[in-house]
Amino acid sequence: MGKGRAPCCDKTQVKRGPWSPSEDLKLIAFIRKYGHQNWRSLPKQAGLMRCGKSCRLRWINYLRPDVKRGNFTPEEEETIIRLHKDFGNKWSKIASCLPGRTDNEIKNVWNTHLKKRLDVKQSSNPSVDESKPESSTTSSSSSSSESFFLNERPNSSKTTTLGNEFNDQVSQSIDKIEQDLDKQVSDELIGIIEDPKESSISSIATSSQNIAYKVEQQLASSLSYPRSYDFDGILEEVDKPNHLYEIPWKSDYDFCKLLDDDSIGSFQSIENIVLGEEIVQDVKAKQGSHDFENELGVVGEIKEPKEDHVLPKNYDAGPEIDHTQIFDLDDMRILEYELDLGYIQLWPSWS
DNA sequence: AAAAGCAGCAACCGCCGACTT
DNA sequence: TAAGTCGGCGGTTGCTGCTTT
Repeated sequence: MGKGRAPCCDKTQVKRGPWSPSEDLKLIAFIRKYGHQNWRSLPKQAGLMRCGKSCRLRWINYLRPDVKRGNFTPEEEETIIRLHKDFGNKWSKIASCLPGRTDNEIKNVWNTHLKKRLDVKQSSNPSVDESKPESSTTSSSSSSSESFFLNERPNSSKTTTLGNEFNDQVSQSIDKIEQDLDKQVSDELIGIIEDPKESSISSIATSSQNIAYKVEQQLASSLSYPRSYDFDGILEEVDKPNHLYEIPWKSDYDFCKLLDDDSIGSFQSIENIVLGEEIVQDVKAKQGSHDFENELGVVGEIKEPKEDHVLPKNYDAGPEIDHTQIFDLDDMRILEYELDLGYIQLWPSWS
């Protein structure tokens, strides 16, 4: 087989299959705070046992706030059919003409609905206008794990049952995870710096998971779901200690390099070191442009996408960054944001 | 009520091109 | 210029829930 391309990750070391609410929370919390400069290293830094590609896919297709969920309108279907005539299976190109829709979603709709519909029409009446869609019955709603964020507020009773209290609690839970992770990571790092031989990065991951577990237990106990939500089961699935990512101390070059760096003596935030330069770059970029806030809809008004412009698949990294500056995390902290979770949709196990 | 078949869709896989070293 | 890395893309798979028998 020759050299070939190295796999993007060790398949035996990563979790696969549907994403759990716990993982979604971690990914959202991490990206909300640090952005996603490097997908490959993101899961490790976020404490997720997932392939970077998997994280990217999950974020782009389901978790990012500008993803539009729900049924395709007849107009959207008509657009897809028309564009497919022009572009063929260039799903990303088609998606760029449908704000909020992802290539994966469009691909699925085409394969499951539109293609068949056109086949039927063509076989029954070859002269019929192909571009005229039938009444929209297609749905992009998930059958397994639901989107965490929805642009359209569903008016289903199960959502309104929980109301603002639910939203507040979920938002608070995410904040709590972030705060606890910050504190725990800082404590661990101080321990590592003081006595490197006795610690390892993996211990941080362990601690992070323990914290996330506790926080989610709080979430589970504090929320009054219509029916009990099996947090234990989900966490057991996600946070199996036996499957912890074991990161060899010497293998994390960036981390060691940072520790060796002179800046260690004057660092202003432990998080700088843990997360590495790439994260700092991203955060500063986001800070400078406010794109991140807009992207996540946490500060101010959300910019409406232009008619012919879809939010980019690859987010703008923002302006040039002066890497020589010492990063101060406090500068970028989102002040008193209020994540509007009114459009939150429940996972099936919650409903 | 149970089994089989089907439909929908989330997620994975592997290739490709751009970029970096 | 070659080799390596990474993000992005499109094809495909397999799980889940619904419908039919």
